[in-house]
Amino acid sequence: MASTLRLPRDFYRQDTLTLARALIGMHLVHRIEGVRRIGRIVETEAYLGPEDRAAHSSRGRTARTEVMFGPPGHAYVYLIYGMWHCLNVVSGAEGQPHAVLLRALAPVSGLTERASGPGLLCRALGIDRRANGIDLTGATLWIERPRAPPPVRIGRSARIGIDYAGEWAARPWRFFDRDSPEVSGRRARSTR
DNA sequence: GGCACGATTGCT
DNA sequence: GCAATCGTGCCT
Repeated sequence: MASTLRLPRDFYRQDTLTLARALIGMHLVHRIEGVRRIGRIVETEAYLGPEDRAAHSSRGRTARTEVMFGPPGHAYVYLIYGMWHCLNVVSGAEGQPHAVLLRALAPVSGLTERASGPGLLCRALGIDRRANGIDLTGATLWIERPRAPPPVRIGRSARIGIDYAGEWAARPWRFFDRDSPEVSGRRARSTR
């Protein structure tokens, strides 16, 4: 039953901005030793490398970004500031290094810590670099559509923490649930 | 081999 | 405003 809800590979082949928006409201699930930790995705950001200067893949293929260049529907996890992990969903066709950063979750079940912000999200779900490259259509880490998804009011804004990216920094490629208190930052929840 | 810095967070 | 903390990418 639950498996029928799991997002299939084709879902991740969608246009990346469409995907980033569509992921709002979906459930992220991490199974650790048989126990599921589940959160509702309330904030995402799209990274459209290699053109997008804010994307890690804008500097070309490297050991770290290798996963981004692979097929969609895999996890790209990296360490930031020496202490936090960030989880991305690889999107775009193979060879097109796009990804969607998952920035915040509202608790659904099995969570004992806040998951508001990309670093906290990974800590709350128990995700670290060992999850890099995991196939999201597998049985360890995946995203599923809730059985009765409530309507969602989607907001958009510029992405956070990428002021160095020049003109790309202004692109409204951050998506969030306007009614969720779990959305990270004190940033204005611009409508649209 | 060395070094500057980051898709963050929380405390001062 | 800034420290914490370390892998990565780029330079010497």
